[in-house]
Amino acid sequence: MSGFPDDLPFFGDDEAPRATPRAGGIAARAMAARQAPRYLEGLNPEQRLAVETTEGPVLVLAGAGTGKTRVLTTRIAHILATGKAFPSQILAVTFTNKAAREMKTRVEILVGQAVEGMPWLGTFHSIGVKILRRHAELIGLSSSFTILDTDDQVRLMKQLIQAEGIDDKRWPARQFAMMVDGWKNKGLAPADIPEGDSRAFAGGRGRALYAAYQERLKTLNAVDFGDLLMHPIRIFREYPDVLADYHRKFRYILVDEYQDTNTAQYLWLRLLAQRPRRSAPEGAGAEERSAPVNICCVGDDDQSIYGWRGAEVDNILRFEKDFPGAKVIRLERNYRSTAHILGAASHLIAHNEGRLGKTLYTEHVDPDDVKVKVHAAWDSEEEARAVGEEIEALQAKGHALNDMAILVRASFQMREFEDRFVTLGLNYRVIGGPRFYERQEIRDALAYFRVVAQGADDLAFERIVNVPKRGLGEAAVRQIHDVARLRNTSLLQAARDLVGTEEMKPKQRSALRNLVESFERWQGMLDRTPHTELAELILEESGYIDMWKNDRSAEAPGRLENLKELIRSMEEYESLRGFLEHVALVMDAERDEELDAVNLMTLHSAKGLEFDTVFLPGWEEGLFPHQRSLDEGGRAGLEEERRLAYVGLTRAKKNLHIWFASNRRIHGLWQSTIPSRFLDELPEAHVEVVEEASAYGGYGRPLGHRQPGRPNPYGPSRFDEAGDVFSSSYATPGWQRAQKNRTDATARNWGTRSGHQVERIGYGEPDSGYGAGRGSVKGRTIEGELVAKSVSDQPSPFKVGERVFHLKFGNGNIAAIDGNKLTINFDKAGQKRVLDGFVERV
DNA sequence: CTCACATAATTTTTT
DNA sequence: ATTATGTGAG
Repeated sequence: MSGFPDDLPFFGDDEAPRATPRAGGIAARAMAARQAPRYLEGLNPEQRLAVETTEGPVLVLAGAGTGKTRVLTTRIAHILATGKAFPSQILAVTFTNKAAREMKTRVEILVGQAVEGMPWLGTFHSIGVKILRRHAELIGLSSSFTILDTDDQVRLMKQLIQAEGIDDKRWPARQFAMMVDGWKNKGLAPADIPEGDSRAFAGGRGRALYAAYQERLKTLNAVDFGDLLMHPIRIFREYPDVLADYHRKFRYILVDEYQDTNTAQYLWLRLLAQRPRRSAPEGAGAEERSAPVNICCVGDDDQSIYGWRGAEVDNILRFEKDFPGAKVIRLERNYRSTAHILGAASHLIAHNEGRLGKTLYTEHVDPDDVKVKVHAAWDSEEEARAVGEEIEALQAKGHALNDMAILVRASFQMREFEDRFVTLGLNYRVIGGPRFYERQEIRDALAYFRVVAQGADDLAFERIVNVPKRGLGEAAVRQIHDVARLRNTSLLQAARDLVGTEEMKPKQRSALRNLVESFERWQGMLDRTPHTELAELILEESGYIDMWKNDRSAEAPGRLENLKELIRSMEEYESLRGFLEHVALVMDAERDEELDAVNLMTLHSAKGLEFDTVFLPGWEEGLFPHQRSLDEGGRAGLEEERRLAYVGLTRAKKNLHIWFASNRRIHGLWQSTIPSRFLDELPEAHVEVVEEASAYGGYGRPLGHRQPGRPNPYGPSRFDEAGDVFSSSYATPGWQRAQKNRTDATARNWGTRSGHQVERIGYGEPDSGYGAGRGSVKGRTIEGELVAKSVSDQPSPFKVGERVFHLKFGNGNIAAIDGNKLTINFDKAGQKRVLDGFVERV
């Protein structure tokens, strides 16, 4: 429940006054063309209807691959071309910058240069910033407010929690940040927090802390991401004249991915979409509104996969209730996938109950189309190997690696594939993960810039006072803090004051003076030095560059490279301030299309993408659907997982391979697994179960060893048979072989091989080993297998099945041997992996 | 202040 | 198992 009463009616019969675009504009030109405009050509009837139904509320239910973006962009083009509105009178919101950029580009192509400014096309957040900058004073901010990211947010909260004398170990700031995010997603201000929610943190102090946090943000002249929605909502509510301005302004509202909107976004949209009834009696409450709403929401309830971060599928399911008289247009003709893939996806998603219901179809049927293939692997390592082989086979047949993707449920699954690809020397790229600007070195550099551009940015100042190390530790920072609080100034100002006194130890005082003077110098240069030059200078003079140059760790060169990249990217902006404005909201890496590489990403980050061949590994109970979704979300959680599966399936254009492994290591422990229930939800007619006959595959495996203690709780499965081939006790030769092969592969990765390229898109952990920088390409050499031998060929003094005693875990039976590591089923402690040195024969 | 050790957590991600 | 984070001693 999103908590909105259904008593805010929307009437679609009240026409808004309409401006007439000036002669000579796009409209005039379009009219001159007289014929059905070219941009409408090639649309199917439903798409065309969605484009041309410009008046009143419209919900476009666009199934996967049905041309959603095309409809959206053509609709904008149509509104412009027919002169219904100027570019600046259209509000078009998306969730990601990427989507916004794509939309902008495509509209420009459709309409020609004339779109110069679609100033109100952007993400919820970027539009929120724009609105907030205009009216910041109304809620006690100055329009130069800074935008805090999650990291700043958590640090700030931690300070507050500690200041309140709350044990921040028992009540971690991270957890509180998540709660506050959740509240803001729901559009709740501190005063709206229900008692129960408040009690959920620090023994009932949740609400008070939230209020304190908001207060603190205000004094810092800062906002967090959630505020970018919350503040405009508050302004709209409290200042009807401001809201009326926007009502007059926005003639058409378009929303992309409507199924992903959370309650706050819904509220925000609703405020903008509802207009005061012209005949409304004087003194009618704010609730007494009605409207002609030219709002068009595009989405797909079956692709709602962000419930866990506050998205309300309900928003899309309730659209017709929210907007009476709304036209609902279904786009069901799919232009992407084969009939088999669509059949599989449709059949699967039909198992969900809470959906509006669509049936995808295609008119393109090719006799060469292949069925969806389901494969079983012994363990996750074999799964990775087999997928690798398939990819190499496809590559040999002339398929581009760029057209293939592996979509995993959880990011830890990526590791095994990466290992495998490195071994094979196969190019791959990882999409998703931490962003470029979330990296330590980038954030440090930005903190310097922020202090220079805005001396009052205390959080930024605090971040870098002692980076690089200047001998200004906790005690010194506390001192600066105290002075700042006492005189009610910024930390930088307090530091400046403190330097003039005797209060600090000489060593620290001179270090601080040096820093303060540097900042003054840089600030003085701000307006008369090109910003990229200044940026470089700051990083040089502060000693920040040297800090990394002197760092001999493996990631240091990558970090320096990233800093260079940062400076380079600043060139696109006019000034330091302009750059900082954008950097908080926009900064994602573009994927390098030049490099032919396999795409590796989570199912979530795959939404909106498509590939000829898609591999979906890890279809096992507990992983997919994920246990935690099941535990926390119940049936709704399961349905969201199913939608995630649907998203995965519908990414494929031609070939789709689904895998499950009978054994997988979870938290360092090997566990046998059960095939995902989703496999049983696929239709026989479109699916083919592949009997593996690969080198390490089915041959020679003992048959029919069902795990006695683990019956399939979801009833008999058609894949039980296939699973049986592989499921057996750990004492089998197959298990040991798998173990051995696993260590071999790991050992091989110690080397590197040149000529193998890895691209990481927005995936920054510089210490993750492969490729340090953003989109950086780093070679690896694989020197040889000899390393491998020495590890796994060491004979163990133990044998599988032997009974042993362990000091901590007690008695148990050896289940498997892997070099000097033993997997033992302990009578009391369950299955553990231990070194053979720690056990003795009973 | 820094280094070494211990401890806890470990789905998904945008802005 | 792995990793990040935090604490305690030097």
